[in-house]
Amino acid sequence: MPPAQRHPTMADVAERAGVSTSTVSRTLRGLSTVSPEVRSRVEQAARELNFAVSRQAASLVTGRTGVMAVLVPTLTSWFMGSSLSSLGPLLRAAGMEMNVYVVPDMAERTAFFEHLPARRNADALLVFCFDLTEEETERLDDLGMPVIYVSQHVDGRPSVYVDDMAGARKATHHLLNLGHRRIAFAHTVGARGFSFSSQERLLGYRQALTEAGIPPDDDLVVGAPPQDRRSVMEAVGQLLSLQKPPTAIFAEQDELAASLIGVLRKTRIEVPERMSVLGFDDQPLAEWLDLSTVAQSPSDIGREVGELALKLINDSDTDHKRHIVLPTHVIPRGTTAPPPNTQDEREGCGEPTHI
Amino acid sequence: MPPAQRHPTMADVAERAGVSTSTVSRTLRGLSTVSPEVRSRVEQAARELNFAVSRQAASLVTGRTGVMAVLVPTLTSWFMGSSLSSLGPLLRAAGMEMNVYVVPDMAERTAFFEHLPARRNADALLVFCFDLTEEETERLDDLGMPVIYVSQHVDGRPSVYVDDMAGARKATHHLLNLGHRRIAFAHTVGARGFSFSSQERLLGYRQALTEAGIPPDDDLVVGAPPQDRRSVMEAVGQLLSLQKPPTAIFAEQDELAASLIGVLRKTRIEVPERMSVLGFDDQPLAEWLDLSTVAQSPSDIGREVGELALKLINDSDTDHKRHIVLPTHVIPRGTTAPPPNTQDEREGCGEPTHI
DNA sequence: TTGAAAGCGCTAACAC
DNA sequence: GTGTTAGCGCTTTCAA
Repeated sequence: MPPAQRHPTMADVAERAGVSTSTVSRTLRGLSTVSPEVRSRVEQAARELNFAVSRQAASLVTGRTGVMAVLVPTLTSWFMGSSLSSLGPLLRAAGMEMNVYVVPDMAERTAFFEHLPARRNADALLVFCFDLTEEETERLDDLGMPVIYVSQHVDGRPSVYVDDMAGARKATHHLLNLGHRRIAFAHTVGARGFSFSSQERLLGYRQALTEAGIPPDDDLVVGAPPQDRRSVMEAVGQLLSLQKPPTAIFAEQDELAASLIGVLRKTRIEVPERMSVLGFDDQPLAEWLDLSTVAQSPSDIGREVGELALKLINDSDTDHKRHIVLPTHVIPRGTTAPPPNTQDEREGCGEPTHI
Repeated sequence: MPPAQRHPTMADVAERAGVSTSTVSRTLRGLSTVSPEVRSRVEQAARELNFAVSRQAASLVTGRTGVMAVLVPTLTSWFMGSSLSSLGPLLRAAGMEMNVYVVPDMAERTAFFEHLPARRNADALLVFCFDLTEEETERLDDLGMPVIYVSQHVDGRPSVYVDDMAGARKATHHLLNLGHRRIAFAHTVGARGFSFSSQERLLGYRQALTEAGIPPDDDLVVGAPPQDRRSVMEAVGQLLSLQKPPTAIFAEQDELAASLIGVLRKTRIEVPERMSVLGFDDQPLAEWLDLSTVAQSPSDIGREVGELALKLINDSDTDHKRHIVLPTHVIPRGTTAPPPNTQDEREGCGEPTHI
């Protein structure tokens, strides 16, 4: 290997500036115990040599890596993408790198928890959208660094999440206020790592119904993977073939709502005239489709979790059990409307459905 | 700070196993010059102490960081998410960490190129979807590590990208074959970091038209940010108010196609009966919407770029100027069909449009 | 305000 | 096969 020109070291800078490496170190870290004159000499030498401090060497001494480890189930979701897109620059501004561990399946997950590659190689770990077992959580406890959980409430550990339950309640109330009484809940199947939110949203839906004096009906709860058209069709078929079919569907995710709308319209069931559809997330998709939805802000989550993590790294006496819960709000758009025939609800005599 | 229990070091493991640190090092790196008996003793000691090698210390000696730096404009796109979701596990399998630099705007970009934080802190750099200036590219050249460009052809440097031009050509031919003669091209405005692909797709579109003996008409080329409904409506209005409006729109991205379809249907222009729409990407979105599109595989890109990078790190005599070009293919779905009135193309007397 | 010296935890020669 | 030794490039006492 034609030895790629060695990076200059502090010694090189020191020599060039006519000072010791200690002084170079002090200068570059902005310590004020350096005379202005020496400082500028050192800075110039560093610039001329295109010098950059080796984090490796520095962290060997300081015990700090300057790295934030981030554990995610996938990067192919609006939520993850948005969160990390706001987290990244925030960390950068704090002089930290962002080390992403993508753990898409059980095999990777097992390997991750076995080796804990982040150990000793990060100052804190952010766990996004995983539903960890008690055992896994405990394993992370003695990682020797702060661990913050995102989109997941873990007792006794710091976490950041949106108030999914309240959001789902508000969503359901929105539909109730429009006059709907038969409201279905559609949950996502197969989305990795979001089951905590999913459960909370179902709870919020149930709670809103109960508050309105409507007993939750399990027949109205269906599930499907949004990307699988056939499953979505089946779910829709299941709902429409009920004796008392719903007049509205609350989907726990915008993607699923989009998929439902696609299937409904294909089946000649107008949205929102004959069926209201409400999503959750407020992804860009929601605006394209004019989809009513519950907005949450993953970029706020990214910011909050980043700030909390930096605090925990810097002063270990920050409240370790802090939970940050972020709000949601309903955005009514074009896919929710009052139900048809609000006055005369007859049993089981809707028009034949074409599914 | 209540000194968080120190991580055990190799010395601790060595002591516990009754060997030297060199032996521990050799064992843990899987070098075969260790007797099976000693090996198991060391492994057990390491396990008991919950020991993990410090990359920092190791890399100080080896000169290798075990880190892959990845520069991206954003993480909130299907393309980036999918690419990195396949790249991540691949790197993990090779024992490398993935260090992501999110550089969303000019300020961050300037800062990145000024400090080059990846310098000395990674073994290779993957530059995703940026349209770098010559100056920036040169700055990366003397970063002292392999730099691979993704979704961007840079002369003389290794890169991986899909054949956007060929894809756009095929797409346009698909529409031509259906009988369309007035085909619009809609490009995305404001998407950070994809202008290389964008230009290539426009070229492919033009080329296909030319090949079919149809002179490209600049009036048929419009642009809009997919998430801005108003701009998309304007773009549609512009096309529909032409003397000879198009019968098909080729959108350079699925999101934009989705947005166009939303606007068209709202305007009571049936898709595909009165207007065909073709996208590019084949995101999950495309299937939900039954959108005809040109498929590319970002996860293949992630894999290819990962493998190339690992090769370049390991043997510097791998062809440094290698370009990997990946294929695309048209997926006809429900949003493309033959144009209306194929037989009698009259000028400027379509039905009044309701925009 | 600056420099000298002692490591941080590991790997790589080299000797045994 | 295994241990000894000498650093890798920094930061951090401690003296000056």
